Amino acid sequence: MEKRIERIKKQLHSQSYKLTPQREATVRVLLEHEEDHLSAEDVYLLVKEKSPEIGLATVYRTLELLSELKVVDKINFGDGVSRYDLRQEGATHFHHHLVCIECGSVDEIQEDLLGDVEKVVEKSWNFKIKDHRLTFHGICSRCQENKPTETS
Amino acid sequence: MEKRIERIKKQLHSQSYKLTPQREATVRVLLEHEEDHLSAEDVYLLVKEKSPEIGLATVYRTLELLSELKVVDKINFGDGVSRYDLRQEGATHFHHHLVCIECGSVDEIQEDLLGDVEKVVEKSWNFKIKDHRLTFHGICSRCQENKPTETS
DNA sequence: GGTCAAATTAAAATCATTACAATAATTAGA
DNA sequence: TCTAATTATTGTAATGATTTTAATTTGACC
Repeated sequence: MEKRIERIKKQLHSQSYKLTPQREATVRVLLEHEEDHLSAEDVYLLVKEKSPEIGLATVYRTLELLSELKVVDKINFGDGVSRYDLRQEGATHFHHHLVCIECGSVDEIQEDLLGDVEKVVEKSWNFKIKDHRLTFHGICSRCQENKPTETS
Repeated sequence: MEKRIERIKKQLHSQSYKLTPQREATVRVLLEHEEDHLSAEDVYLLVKEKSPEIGLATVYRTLELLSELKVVDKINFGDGVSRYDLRQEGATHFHHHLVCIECGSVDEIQEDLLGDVEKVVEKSWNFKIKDHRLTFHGICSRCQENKPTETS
């Protein structure tokens, strides 16, 4: 964990930003909740537990900054809020998501899956792909088990 | 066009909703701007030209309703607004988008592209896919032409 | 024509996010 | 070290999108 913070610090410095205490606290929360998909408000509340003096605006700005540096990805699942997701170190592409329409859970797919599709798109549409967002909506394995019969 | 309205009307009736004049005006605007990706506000302004007495809240409710009936798809490209996109009639899957990070244009891909990927996901993650969202961010062909040299 | 539920309206409320202005911390040079 | 200049932070106000409310209208059905 410290190693990753150290690397993020370097990344900030390389763009002449500083890892201030507030920013560090925010990054720590993200690292501790790597599995989740926190909204800005979620992050704010968690950071506040350790650093009660932080302001919501600072969290927003920090997340925005981390987003620009590609440390986190900003995603939107269609509920009204933006969520922030730590990027795997060294990941070249943004991972995908499985959103369950029953229970609302969000799982991640780290595998690429889109390599071939991207080649087709770049060639057929002459479109230079920089990033992508792929989300599947459906029923997760857990909900399928809980509801074997659909008859009302 | 009248045919499609007629079919949408039937679809509404089958769920015991009515195609009120306001709803019809809204659907007409969507049909006339099938290529675009209008926000609720955009739709509102366009409907207002023909039916000046309509309210913004009604447009929101109508779009929400059409979204539930799968007549339109609600999408979100990361700017602060939801956009509404008419579904191709008979389309089984949601089409994909190419968002240009230079000029902001949005092009559509009607081709499926994800058939194989979905099979893999359903099998490997035991996830029952109902819908998907796939958006590529990058440089569209038009912007690539306008900016052949990147050196500042 | 009367009744009832659904739909619409305008206005107000809500929610996420951003802008602002004042304050505090940090840095670079004298 | 001291001072000016820069950068970051804070709380709050403002903004903008969307939703709710409460009152009114519409339209199908008897």
